[in-house]
Amino acid sequence: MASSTSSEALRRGEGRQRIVDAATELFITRGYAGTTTRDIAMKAGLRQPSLYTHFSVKADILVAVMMQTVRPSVDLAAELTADTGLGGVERLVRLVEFDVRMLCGGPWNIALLGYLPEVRTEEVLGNRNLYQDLRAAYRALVAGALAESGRTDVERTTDVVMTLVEGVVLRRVQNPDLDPEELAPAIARAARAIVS
Amino acid sequence: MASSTSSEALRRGEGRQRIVDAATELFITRGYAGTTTRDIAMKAGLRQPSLYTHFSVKADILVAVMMQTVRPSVDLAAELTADTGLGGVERLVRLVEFDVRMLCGGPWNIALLGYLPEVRTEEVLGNRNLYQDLRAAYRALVAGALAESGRTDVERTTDVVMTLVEGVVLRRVQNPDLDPEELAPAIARAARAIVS
DNA sequence: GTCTATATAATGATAGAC
DNA sequence: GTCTATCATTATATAGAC
Repeated sequence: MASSTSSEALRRGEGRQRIVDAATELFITRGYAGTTTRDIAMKAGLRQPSLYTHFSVKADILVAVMMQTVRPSVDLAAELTADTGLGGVERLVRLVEFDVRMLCGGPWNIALLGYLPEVRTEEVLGNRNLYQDLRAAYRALVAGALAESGRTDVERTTDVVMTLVEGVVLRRVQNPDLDPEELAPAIARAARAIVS
Repeated sequence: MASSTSSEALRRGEGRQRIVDAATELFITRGYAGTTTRDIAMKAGLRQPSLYTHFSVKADILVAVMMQTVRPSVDLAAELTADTGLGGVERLVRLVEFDVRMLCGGPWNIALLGYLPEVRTEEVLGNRNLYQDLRAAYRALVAGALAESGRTDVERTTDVVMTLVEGVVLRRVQNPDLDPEELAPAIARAARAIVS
C-alpha cells in the first residue's frame, strides 16, 4: 500500500507472502496462540525480528491469513441469488457443492481458523460480518428452495443446511484425506434431500 | 484414587472439580494455549501454584476436561447396535438425536476442544481411539439403515451423516443460542432423509 | 529489508513456610 | 492443601548496525 520502491525486493510482495504462507500452515497445525513468531519466521526463512518489517503485531499476520478465506463463497452466493435462470433448489445446491469443494480442497483446512476460540476473541472482529453475510445468503437460497415445495421452516432449515456444510471442516480434521470430488456431490445430494 | 484422608477437604473432590470447571470455560473461550495457569487458578479461587497440588502439568488439566465428553455417545451407540427391537433407520436416528442434544446442550461447547489444533498435537492421543470407535459405531448403524432401502454406499453416507452431526459444533460457535429441542429433531429428520 | 543484540513481560513450574 | 516468593524459560517487540 505504501511501498514505492521501483522493483527488486518487492516483486509480487514475495517476503510478505512467504510469511503468510508459513503462518497459514502453523496456525492450522498448532493454533494461533500455540504458534510463536519465531516459528513463523523460521519457516519463512527469516529471523524473528524481521517479521516486524511486514507486520506491526502478531495478530496482523492472522488477519492476513484469514483474508484468504470465506470471501469467494459469499461472492458466489450473491451471484446465485441474483441468477433467475436456475430453480430454487438448484441454486442452493450449487452453493453447497462449491463450499464443500472449497472447504475440502486446498492444502490446509483454513476455514477451521475462523472457529478457534483464541481467534474469535482477538481484534479479528471485522470478518464476523462476513459470516453473517454468508448466513443471510444461505437463508435467501434456502427460502427459495423451500418455496418450491411449499415449506416455510426457513430459519431452522437454514441452520440444518449450514450445519451440514460447516461439518465438512470438522470431518476433515478427523479425516484429512477426504476426496472433494466424492464428498461434494454426496453432500449436495443430502442438501437436496433436506430441502425437499 | 490415591486419596486416603478421612473426610473434610476432599468431600466430592471439590478442589479438583472447581479447577476442571474453571478450565473448561477458559479452554473453550480462549483455547488451550491461550489460557494461562494463572487464569485457571484465579477463576477457581486459588493462587496459581496451588493447581500443582491436583495436577502435575497443565496438559493434565486438559485431559481431565476432555474426559467429560464423547464417552456417553459411544456407549449409546454400542447399546443401539445391540438393540434388535428397532429398525435400522430408527436406531441411527436415535443416536443422531442424542448426539445433537449433547453437542448443543450444556453450558459450554466442550466438543470443540477435540478439534483444536493445539490439542490434537499434544499428548492427548489416548482419546483419538474414542473418535475412531465413534465412527465405527456410526458406520455400523448407517449400514443397517441403508440395508432397508437396498443402498450400499456405506462409507460415503457415514461421512455425510457424521458431517451433519459434527456440524452442530461449529454451528453452535456461530450461534450460541441454538435450541436443542428444536435443532435435534430437525437434524434427525435430515439424517432420515439422507439414508432414505 | 534483514540482521544481531537486547529489553520487557509473561509463563509454567518448584521450594518451603504455615 | 494453600499460601508467598521465586526461578528458569520463553515470548513479543524494539534499537540500531549493515
